[in-house]
Amino acid sequence: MKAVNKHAKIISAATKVFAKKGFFNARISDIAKEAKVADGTIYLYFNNKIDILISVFEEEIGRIILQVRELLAKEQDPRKKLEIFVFNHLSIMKKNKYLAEVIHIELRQTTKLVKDYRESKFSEYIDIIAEIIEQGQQQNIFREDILSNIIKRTIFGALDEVSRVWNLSLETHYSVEETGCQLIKLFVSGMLAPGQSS
Amino acid sequence: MKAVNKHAKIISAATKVFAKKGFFNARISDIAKEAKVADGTIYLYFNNKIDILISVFEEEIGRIILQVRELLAKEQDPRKKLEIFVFNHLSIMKKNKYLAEVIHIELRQTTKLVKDYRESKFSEYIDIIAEIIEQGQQQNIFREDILSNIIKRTIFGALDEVSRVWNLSLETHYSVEETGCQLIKLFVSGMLAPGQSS
Amino acid sequence: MKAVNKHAKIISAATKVFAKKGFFNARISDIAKEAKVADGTIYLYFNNKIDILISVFEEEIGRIILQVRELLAKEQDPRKKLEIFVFNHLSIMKKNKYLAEVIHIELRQTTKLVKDYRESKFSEYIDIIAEIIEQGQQQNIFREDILSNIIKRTIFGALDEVSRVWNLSLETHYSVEETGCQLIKLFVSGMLAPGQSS
Amino acid sequence: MKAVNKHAKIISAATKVFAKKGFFNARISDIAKEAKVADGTIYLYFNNKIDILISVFEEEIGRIILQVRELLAKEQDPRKKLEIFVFNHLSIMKKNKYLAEVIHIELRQTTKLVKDYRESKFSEYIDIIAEIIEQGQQQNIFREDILSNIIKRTIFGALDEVSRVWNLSLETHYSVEETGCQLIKLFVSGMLAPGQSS
DNA sequence: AATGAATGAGCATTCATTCAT
DNA sequence: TATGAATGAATGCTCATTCAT
Repeated sequence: MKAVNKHAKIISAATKVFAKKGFFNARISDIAKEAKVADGTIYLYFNNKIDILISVFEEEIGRIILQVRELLAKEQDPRKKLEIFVFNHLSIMKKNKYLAEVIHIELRQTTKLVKDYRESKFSEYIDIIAEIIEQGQQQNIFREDILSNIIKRTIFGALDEVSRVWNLSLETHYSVEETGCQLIKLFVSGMLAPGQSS
Repeated sequence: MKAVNKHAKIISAATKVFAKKGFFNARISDIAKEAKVADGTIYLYFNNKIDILISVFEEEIGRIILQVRELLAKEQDPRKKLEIFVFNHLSIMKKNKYLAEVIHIELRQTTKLVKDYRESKFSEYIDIIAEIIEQGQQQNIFREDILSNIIKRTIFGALDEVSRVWNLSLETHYSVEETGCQLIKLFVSGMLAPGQSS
Repeated sequence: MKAVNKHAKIISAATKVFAKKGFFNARISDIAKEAKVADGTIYLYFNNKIDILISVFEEEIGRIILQVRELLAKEQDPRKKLEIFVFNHLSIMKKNKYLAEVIHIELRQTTKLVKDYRESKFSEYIDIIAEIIEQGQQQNIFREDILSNIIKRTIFGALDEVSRVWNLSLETHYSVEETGCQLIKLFVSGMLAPGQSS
Repeated sequence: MKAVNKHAKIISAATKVFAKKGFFNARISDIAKEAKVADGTIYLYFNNKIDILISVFEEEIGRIILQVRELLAKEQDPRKKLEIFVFNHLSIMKKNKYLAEVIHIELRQTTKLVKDYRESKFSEYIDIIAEIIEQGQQQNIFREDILSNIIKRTIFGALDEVSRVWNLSLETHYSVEETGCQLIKLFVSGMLAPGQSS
């Protein structure tokens, strides 16, 4: 019971610290202090620094997958499903800036740092988009010539970049509502089969 | 063999080394060795390590901007222009894996590392997409209710993620041709004004 | 083997190394090796290199102050007190060549290196001379027109230069006894009030 | 003719730079800039950095020796001669802070840095004090039992420390006049043979 | 004689990881 | 389990010196 708590506390602390400082500038002692444990204690739960980063992804994204799957289960129309996915993603990223930062920046590095990290959970998350598209194609709502494996990346990349800008304060910040509507409009009408309406 | 050459040699070497190892794992001596100069020589041309990274962006992206601007000048139809932009970006990223890596990964860190880096050249590049969209709206080819500032990010994010996967060897690699067509199909028909055809 | 020991071991090692090589030529790893600790350990006890040097002064001179104060407490006659101070200083410097070197050379640099180092302990040590002089003036043993603030520096400077030469092997080395007698003779008869005898 | 000028310019620049920054913190390029020559040019006139420092001493102190010798030649009484020496030294050090700093700090290091530097000019300068004392002893003005080799160091050390404090702004600054009088009073009456008056 | 671009050895400091307690 | 003192490898940057021009 204690152990489980410590593990969770460290993951949560690490998410915060990685987001604030970035993986390389984050020190183990920062994470330890944030989690209120001793430096050495971290090595009872994780093998090394990069192991913490990967665990952060797996757990955080795992949680998002569960959440969005639950939301999607209530809906049949793939157009609506896509809408749910888009709005869910955007509002999570708007709310949890730490997680957003970690996904935007650190996820990119992970593949480089760990040759054998297969982005397992992450792929699973993106594949939800593919599932929605394929379902839409089966129902003749989305065009047949759409390649779900390309478009799932397209849509995720769009969501990711759009929310990345929120953390930059570079330009006007559009709301989740406004942004989501624009994206849905673009994607749905872009994928619609002839004769279908959005 | 003069200064101009050294500067260019270092930029080119740095792009390669940053791409291979990432900013933090790249040592100055790696860059120096790759550029065939002494470590100290690098500091005759750059202030510090992060300055090299920023210069890599500014110069490499500056070059891409010039190139794509030239290509776009020959074409009037915004649908065609978008096609040119998309195919140009994808083929550069397919060809120059080093640059692709650096943009995918290192650009993300830079804002965090350098508080006052405004992504100047990078913004300029993305704004080209906005220009194309706005021109299309003026010509009544693209829908009026499209917000170019959101969609420019959407399109760039899509391009970026799609080409990021090429460096991962995670899944089936689609060709530039195939990928570009899918994207163009999605974006153009997604933005098309009523009554217009793609 | 506890922390206290490590701190003392490093101070002692640093005194030796600074004396042998000088502050700038001394490497942290030299001090670490001499103290038989790891390089990093030094930074658990000191902030940086110059902090070690300052600590060497403060601690070593602090010890001398305690020692000479104890000796002076047993004596009333300011002539005798001055004698005690002079002989004590000379014999310490003769015995502890490392400390002598560090005071001769490194103390001079410290004010330049650290803008806000006020030579606190050092001033305290020199002020002991002023106290002796002033006491002698109150007892009408030393002349009234002596300015203790100038003469304290005069006497310290004399002691310092005389012992500096001992580390040089430039010329004939006079003994502590001989040197001390010469100085006492000069200073006491130089300060004696009319009608007083040395 | 040109060469002579460059040599002198570099010596003068070096005195200034060493005084301002200290030997170790002074860069060759600082000296070059101050002397308005190229870095490489310095190596046409000096072997290396430490050679510049030694030359600074030799030349600057050589000049002082000539100057004080000239002043002393006009006077016969050793009491007056000592007075001249003391006031001359103090006023030079008060006027030329750069030289003062270099003597106070850098001279000390030189013996450590260059094993075979014998302080030749410097010894010559201090020996002038010994000459004065010995002359006074022959004239029965100064006590016979004074050891000129010890007292010359005593007097120089006193002068040096007293003027060192002028560069520190630690405490009240006494004037050259006041300081010199105090020293002369102390030394002359301290050395006076029985029956002689100051 | 003069230049200044180029060199590359050298070092203070950090921090992931270990291990005695 | 938990601690945190200790370790020591690793590296960005400086600057005295060289040398082609």
